[in-house]
Amino acid sequence: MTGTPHVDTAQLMELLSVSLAAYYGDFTVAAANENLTASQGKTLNVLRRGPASMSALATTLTCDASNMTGIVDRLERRGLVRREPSPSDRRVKNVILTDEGERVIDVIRRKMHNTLAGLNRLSEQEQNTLYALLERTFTSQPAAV
Amino acid sequence: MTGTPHVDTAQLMELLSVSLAAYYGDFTVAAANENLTASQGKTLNVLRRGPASMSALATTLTCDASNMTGIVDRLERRGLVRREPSPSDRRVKNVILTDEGERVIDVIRRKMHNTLAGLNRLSEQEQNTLYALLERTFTSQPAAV
DNA sequence: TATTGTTATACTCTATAACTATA
DNA sequence: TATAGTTATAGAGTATAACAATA
Repeated sequence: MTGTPHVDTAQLMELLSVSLAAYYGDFTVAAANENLTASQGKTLNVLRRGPASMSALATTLTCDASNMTGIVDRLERRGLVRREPSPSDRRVKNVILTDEGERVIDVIRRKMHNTLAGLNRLSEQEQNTLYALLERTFTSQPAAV
Repeated sequence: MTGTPHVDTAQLMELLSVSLAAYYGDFTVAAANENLTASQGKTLNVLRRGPASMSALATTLTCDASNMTGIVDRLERRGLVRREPSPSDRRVKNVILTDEGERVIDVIRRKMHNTLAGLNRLSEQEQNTLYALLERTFTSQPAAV
């Protein structure tokens, strides 16, 4: 490091773009190792937090509701999720992670954890700093830490 | 802010995931506004730096070479890029951004610049810090700043 | 022999529109 | 009327395998 580094927004954009590609690529590979597409992996990841209706899944994954039918169909065919009729609204189907689905997404998340080896090169204080900066950059409503 | 925040790697992973998803979503929308898919937008963005062969493009976009044929076909049909035979290797075709292609990718990049409004809330020093941390996290060979 | 780019094929993702069964 | 989920459809991305032209 020689003197004070100067970073303009364009450089930061470039690095964010590269970081995104690296992170997304790692996730895609981790999912592919379990014979899943990235969309299928994302769906399982969302369902880790609990059951969700088809339309809620579509909203979270920012895709049209009609897409979820096929994605959930394939996950269900592999026994990773199951559909269950909502007790309160007979139009709604809730999607639930099966034990096998839970096992598979845990494997993917464990790999992602390992893949982000760079995080281990950051001290705890640096991790706190990175978290705070990303939060201010990308989160409109700051969450409690 | 109450006391010292504590962030574990899992939380940091989550925030990185959300932040990069936001960035990727913004890029996809910006590209869609120009009637381009994300892959087409990424291709134009790569070509900003200069001509590239089909195989070099495939490597940079981490997809199979056979995919590039279709992507470049559609960009060429819209007059955003053109293929040119390499003077040194008759097997190679170099892909070059047209003036119109340059105009379109500039529009997209300008929108991304505006969209990253959160960056304006960071001081110059904070932007430098964010850059350095992302670089250490995602780049194996640190580039000079 | 190896590499570059293309074609053919099959699967997945994606949005739009139309449909049904509920609400 | 509006909403939840599905189906049909068409366009795009993706990997694999096979091919012609060139190195």
